[in-house]
Amino acid sequence: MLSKKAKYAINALVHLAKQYEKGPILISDISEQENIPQKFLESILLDLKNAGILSSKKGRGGGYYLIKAPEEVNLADVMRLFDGPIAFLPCVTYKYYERCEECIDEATCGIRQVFYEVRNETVEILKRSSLAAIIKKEQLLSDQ
Amino acid sequence: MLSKKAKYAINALVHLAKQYEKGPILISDISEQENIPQKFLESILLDLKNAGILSSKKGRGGGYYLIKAPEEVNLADVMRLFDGPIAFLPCVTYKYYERCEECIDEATCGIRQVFYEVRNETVEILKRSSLAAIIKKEQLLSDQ
DNA sequence: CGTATTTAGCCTTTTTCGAGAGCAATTTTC
DNA sequence: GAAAATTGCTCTCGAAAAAGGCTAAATACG
Repeated sequence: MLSKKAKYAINALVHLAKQYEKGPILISDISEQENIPQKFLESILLDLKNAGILSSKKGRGGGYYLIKAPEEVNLADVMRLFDGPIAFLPCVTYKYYERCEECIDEATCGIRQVFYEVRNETVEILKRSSLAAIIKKEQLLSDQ
Repeated sequence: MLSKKAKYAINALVHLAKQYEKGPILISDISEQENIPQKFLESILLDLKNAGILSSKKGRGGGYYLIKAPEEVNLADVMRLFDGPIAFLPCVTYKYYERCEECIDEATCGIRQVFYEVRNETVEILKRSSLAAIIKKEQLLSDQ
């Protein structure tokens, strides 16, 4: 399962993407409207800022805002930022590869093969799920 | 990522499946050959026994053995046993459904749609990955 | 300049995971 | 029936996740 951090991050990002280029949004607004504990949200937004996805402004009229285009932020990146690898096993991860300590022969490991396939399918779906794509899906759903 | 418990469980099950119907196997043998901490493995095997997948015999000549056919034990079931839901969000799980507390409208949630698709693909792959299927894959790999 | 607003950083608490120690219970064998 | 072999059970410990509290720093506005 996703960590709360990652889940909240995605919700906050979608929220900000809906108001892209409309100026800074208050943490407290996001917290209230998305039902995210405020203190927790603060550290999440800070992480997203340090990752170069958001920027912030202090003082009156301040808040957080998206600096990447909603088309360019996808769920795979956000999940990796907060929860690390997406794959189920370290030996099939893309950016965090590590041998399974207990593994005897990676080359002939049938378990690895299965999870390699799972990872590929998963990452493919997540990569094409940008903030823009998610917002589009929501519009389609509410137009029905 | 999989918990160590689930990963070790899968390795132990594949080990036992390779010796299906050849009598009880010692915990210590599995522990050594699969590089799994023995005490940890003990509790894992016990869980698998309580789940009706393994059975055990005490005393000399004792150990653990598979009571389900290797074709009938798949990775989705084992993962759910140890790590709970396979899906990334509680609102798209099959057997453990729960509303996301912070969610505003599940019916129009674009995030949910994405993770619903991921779950479906993932579970499909894991369901068809039985112990027998994994062993077959390993044989194909080592015959190359 | 000073005050209100808002983000930034640090410290504490509670729960769960990974691992191991030690002892108890059960079965076989002699 | 005693001893050896093996599984079964209960604690404990450290690290990480999920919060929440409190104070500092920066900025805007009158």
